[in-house]
Amino acid sequence: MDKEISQAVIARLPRYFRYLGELKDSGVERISSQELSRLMHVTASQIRQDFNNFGGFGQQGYGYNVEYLYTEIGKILGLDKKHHLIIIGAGNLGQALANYMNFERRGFIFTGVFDINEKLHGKMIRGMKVRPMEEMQEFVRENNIDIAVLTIPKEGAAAAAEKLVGMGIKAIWNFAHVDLDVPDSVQVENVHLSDSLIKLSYMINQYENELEEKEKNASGEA
Amino acid sequence: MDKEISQAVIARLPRYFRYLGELKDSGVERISSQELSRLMHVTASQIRQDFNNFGGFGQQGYGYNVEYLYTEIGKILGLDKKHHLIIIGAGNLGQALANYMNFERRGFIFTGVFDINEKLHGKMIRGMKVRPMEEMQEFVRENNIDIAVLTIPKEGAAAAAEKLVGMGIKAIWNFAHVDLDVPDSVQVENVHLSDSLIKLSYMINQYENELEEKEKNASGEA
DNA sequence: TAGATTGTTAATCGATTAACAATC
DNA sequence: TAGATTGTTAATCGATTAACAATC
Repeated sequence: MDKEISQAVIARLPRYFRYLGELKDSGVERISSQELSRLMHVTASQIRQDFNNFGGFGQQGYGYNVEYLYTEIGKILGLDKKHHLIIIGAGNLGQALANYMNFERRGFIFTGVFDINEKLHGKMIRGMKVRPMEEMQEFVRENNIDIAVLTIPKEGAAAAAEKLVGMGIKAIWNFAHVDLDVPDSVQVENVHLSDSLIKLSYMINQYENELEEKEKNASGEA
Repeated sequence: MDKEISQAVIARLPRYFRYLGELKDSGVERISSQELSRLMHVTASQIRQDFNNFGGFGQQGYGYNVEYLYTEIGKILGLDKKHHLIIIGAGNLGQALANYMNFERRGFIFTGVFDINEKLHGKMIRGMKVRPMEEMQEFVRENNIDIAVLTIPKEGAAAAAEKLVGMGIKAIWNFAHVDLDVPDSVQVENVHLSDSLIKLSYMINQYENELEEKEKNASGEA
């Protein structure tokens, strides 16, 4: 059995993939862990360790072939496969994601939008008409939907998630501000925007407190 | 000098704050680390360690007073202070965040929106008219803006960030798909939505590979 | 071949968990 | 007082960094 890959490594993979994509696009053919280290502001040692979780992609004395590494990491990330995706909740955020995310670029196929609000039914969002929630089950089955993007208020999120689990969905990209309780067979990635903004508030506060302390110390020494 | 708080702890604080807020709202007066542990699916030991980074908020034999702890964590997070915030980029995502985020609830005061696109100038978004980028500098100074929400394409993000730094902004909530290079005095919180979705793709892939392996092993043993 | 750089083992560092004395 | 539960120290675990032999 393969060794378990740590969450820390997994969280770093998309960033490697992004940098390698940019290097590839700008025509860079090869790169050493040290060069990549300088570019990404992480240690060369960590880069080599991370890659070696998945096998040896480099060559001693040469470094890594950018295009090859990019492709391999893409495969590790499952980006060589197509994923069919629906959006649950056609409000501000749901609409924005549909229009903004450029899903198709990475093999995510935007297939439908659902909302409980009757007034939205039939409205077109990125070429798809908004459907009532009642049609979801049939739709998911018929269109082989893998991923549900949950952009509804937190009150309805748990119930929606349970329904989705029952339909055999593989993953939920959760923007609702609750932690969903689903079986291990269903993958959940949370995007808790409020938590992220609150963290920013903490960092501002922290920095200002440190400044104050420094000033106090400086005046004390003077 | 106080001991440095680890990133891991900081990242957990908003979640504690959220759970405590919900407990408070549902009228719970006190909670032990063990009860909270069961609720949040983290160890009681970690909860106590995390809180004790900031001082003793509990009482032996009793546990934690929910309202008090909620208030104290709020202060640690800087949520007792008001933060003035502008959105740079009035596209899909910028508009959605303005309408969806409920900034005021946590003391973030939505003060203005800016965009390079002339067609959007004057359009009203959540009660604020979209302004041209040229007015930004004066606006930031006059309105004491603390936080800029960056919802523009990645091409313009670095330049915008540099301008904002020059204006003395305190923090950037960055939705552009690049890693910004700013001085330590400016806090950056990245929300890389594509990275998040790619991580979900990895998790789906990983789970399916594991399943396959298990089946293979099972048939081998049979 | 000599130089460069990986892959990998070992050392260090930090974060999490366990244990328990302090104390409400 | 006895029971409960914190605050905190110690033990464990895991992740990061350093070092270097393998090898292109």
